[in-house]
Amino acid sequence: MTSVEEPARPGERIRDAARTRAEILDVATQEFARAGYDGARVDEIAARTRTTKRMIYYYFGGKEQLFTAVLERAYGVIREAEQQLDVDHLDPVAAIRRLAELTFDHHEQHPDFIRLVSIENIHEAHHIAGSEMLGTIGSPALDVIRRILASGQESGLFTADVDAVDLHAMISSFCFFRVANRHTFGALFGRDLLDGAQRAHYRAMLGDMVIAYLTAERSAD
Amino acid sequence: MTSVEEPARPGERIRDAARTRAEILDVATQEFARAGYDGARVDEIAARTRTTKRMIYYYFGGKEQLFTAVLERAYGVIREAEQQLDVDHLDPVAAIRRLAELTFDHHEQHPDFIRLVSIENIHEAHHIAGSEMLGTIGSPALDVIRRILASGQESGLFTADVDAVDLHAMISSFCFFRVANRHTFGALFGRDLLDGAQRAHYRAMLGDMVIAYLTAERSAD
DNA sequence: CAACCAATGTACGAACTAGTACGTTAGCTA
DNA sequence: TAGCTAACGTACTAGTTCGTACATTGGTTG
Repeated sequence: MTSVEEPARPGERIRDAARTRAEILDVATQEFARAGYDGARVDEIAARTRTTKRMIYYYFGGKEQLFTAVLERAYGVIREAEQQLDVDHLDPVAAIRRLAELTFDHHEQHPDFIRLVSIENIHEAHHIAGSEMLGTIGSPALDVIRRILASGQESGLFTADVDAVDLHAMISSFCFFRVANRHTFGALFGRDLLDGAQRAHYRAMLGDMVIAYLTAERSAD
Repeated sequence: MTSVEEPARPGERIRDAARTRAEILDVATQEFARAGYDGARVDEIAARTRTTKRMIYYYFGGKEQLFTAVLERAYGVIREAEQQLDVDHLDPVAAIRRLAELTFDHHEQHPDFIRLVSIENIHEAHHIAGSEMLGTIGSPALDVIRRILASGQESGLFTADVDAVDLHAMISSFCFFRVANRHTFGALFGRDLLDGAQRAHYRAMLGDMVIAYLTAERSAD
């Protein structure tokens, strides 16, 4: 999520709209993820860029629109990552497990994104609802799941009555919870869900869970 | 979570420390859950009680301690509900399913609690860490899971290599995600996870998932 | 019933914070 | 190279927000 970090070579061009804008977005992402929407300080964001608060209003209009822009970029990153998914050469069971693992990895690698999603939910997805881009972004992962699911159900391997959206929710639940609730869970149960030594364990647990659910023997219904 | 609502019978005693304190807690719970820690307004909380802001500082000391008190009470409610759990008369499979369903119901019935947990995680469980009560609250549900798990594993019904804390995380993940991420999920995928018509479907899905995971046939390892 | 203190209310202040009015400059273009 | 505009900086303000100093009263107890 860090897209800008040129060491400010002196003497070089001082004006660079694209870079200024991107730098504001980078810092704003950190600040909003750190403190929530209301906890984030516009002055603090400005102070941590090479430009001034004036530029935030110049480029984004206000705090609210800045947060929306942060969300849009964060979801854009996810979308790009999902477009890299390539599991079509695997059999359905292996493909689902691989997809689950990649989802697991991606959540772990983007805690700031998880925090932004939590924050946006506190605000009842108000900013997403007001964003043209986010309303119609779609989800490449969903298409992948749809294909695997169709293939697995057709062959009789998958017995579960789920569609792609539900399965996506199931996989995301586990990955999201592990990152989002790390702190309260750790404080209450004395177990760090992000402990590196347990990583493989939880990763396998997720895969086992999803496969077991999809392939379980079911009584006629 | 509404523990106070006497219709303020005029002429009756005006001073009631316990009621004033409880009323502040009720309103504060709503306000913090509504807007997050920084979004919540002390003046707003005061305005919605029958007392004044002065009393918030008199009883709780400050906004930070008020939020901690709100969390302590919210977790206390959960703890009490968990103590009502009674599934010991069921066989392990039925017991786990029942436990999952009760967890599902409880999450659905307490969205404010879910929001508070999300908010507390944004603040990295800072308030829980600073609370004597919350550090040592324990979890009755965990004991129940431990018993069921031991019984199921002993009889060979359960093949999965999990302990109670992990299983609790698995069950909670699904329940928590459904409530916490309702808004972004709905906005992005056009599906309301709390839609009443889908409730039974998701409730069964959770039970199926957990049972399938616990009882799946496993290759030797 | 006097005295005392817990409980409550009023009014205010100091600090913060989003946002803006106004002025300046870099660098492109005619 | 003159001029124009996008890009940028400074300084300020209006409104908010947590917190408190000070005054008051109800009820309980010796």
